Amino acid sequence: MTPSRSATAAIAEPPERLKADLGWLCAQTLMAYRRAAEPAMETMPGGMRGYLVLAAAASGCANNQLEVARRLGVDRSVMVGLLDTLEDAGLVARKPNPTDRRERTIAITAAGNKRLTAIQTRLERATEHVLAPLSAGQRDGFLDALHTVVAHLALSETSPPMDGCA
Amino acid sequence: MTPSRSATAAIAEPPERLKADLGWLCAQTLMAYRRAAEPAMETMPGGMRGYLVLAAAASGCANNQLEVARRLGVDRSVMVGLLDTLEDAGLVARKPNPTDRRERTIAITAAGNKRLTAIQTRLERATEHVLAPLSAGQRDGFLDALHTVVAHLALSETSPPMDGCA
DNA sequence: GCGAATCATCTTGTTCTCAGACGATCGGTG
DNA sequence: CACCGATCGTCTGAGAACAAGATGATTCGC
Repeated sequence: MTPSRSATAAIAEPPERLKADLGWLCAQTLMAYRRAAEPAMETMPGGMRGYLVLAAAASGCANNQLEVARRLGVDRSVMVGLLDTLEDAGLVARKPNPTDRRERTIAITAAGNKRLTAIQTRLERATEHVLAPLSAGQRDGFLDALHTVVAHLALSETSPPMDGCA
Repeated sequence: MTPSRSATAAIAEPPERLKADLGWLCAQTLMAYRRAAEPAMETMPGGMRGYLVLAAAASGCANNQLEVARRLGVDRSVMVGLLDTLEDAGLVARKPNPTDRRERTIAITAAGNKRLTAIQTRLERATEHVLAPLSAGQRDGFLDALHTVVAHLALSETSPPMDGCA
């Protein structure tokens, strides 16, 4: 396969040696999702990560912001600026945790909740776009498996007991 | 669910509002994979991306380095340094493409091939670790679906015809 | 042959990330 | 109650990653 541009070949297949690589496959899928989600994200302060913080706050698992930072894989000092942005936009509010005044619980506001559902509606379309080549059954099985994997990670990675967050 | 550390709760479930978010699920899975693959990667010049370049070269789809850069999602000027590192380690060699002397084909060396298969053996274990909670059937279906998605992306994203690379 | 375009490279300026320091607060010990 | 270590949120500075333009070599259409 030395000649570069042959007449008929027009499809860019993934490299053979990476077809079984979970990291490659996930990264490609994630890149595609990010591209598809870009238009929905550009109105969101803090971009994709701002949205994730918002979703965590709405799910009631943001009792302290360090916990959220760990879960999102961002540094704690980055989280500070991120929350500043979200707070300036009026989407969340930092409230001191009465039981431990060192911590700040991240409370989502009414505007934040509205914005969150709006964004998630648009993100569903991005998901549909990425998962378009799958049949309905394949799609459900795929998401089920993905969810199983992530749920299993959550309870295996962090040995110290953490607060359950529905 | 206001109290933070209750007596019984010890499981960190994913946030409710993100359970259906493909981006979140993929990102979590990818993060776990990266963590599991870290020990295998630290001996690899250029880290994860060095490995990806090596795999692309071994698959014969590295006729010019800009193509590889696009596929990996890295900037072309980053690719220069990345290839310098790999070349210094003796894993690949830049060879001028005889049909178009502007391009440099990235040729994998014998040492590079050996290193690649060694790394991939270790990466298989990382994949097994992440996919551990799935049954064998689920696992195969999951990887099949993932592969379908990525293959479909490859031919839908890039409208201009590219060289097929098996 | 000549101008436009492309590839690889280098350089520069901006942005992001990471590690440490610091004040405020909690928990336990005596 | 006063101390001591640890934790949380915040800030700051150094280092790395990234994006964008300029350059030289080369190819392609006309």
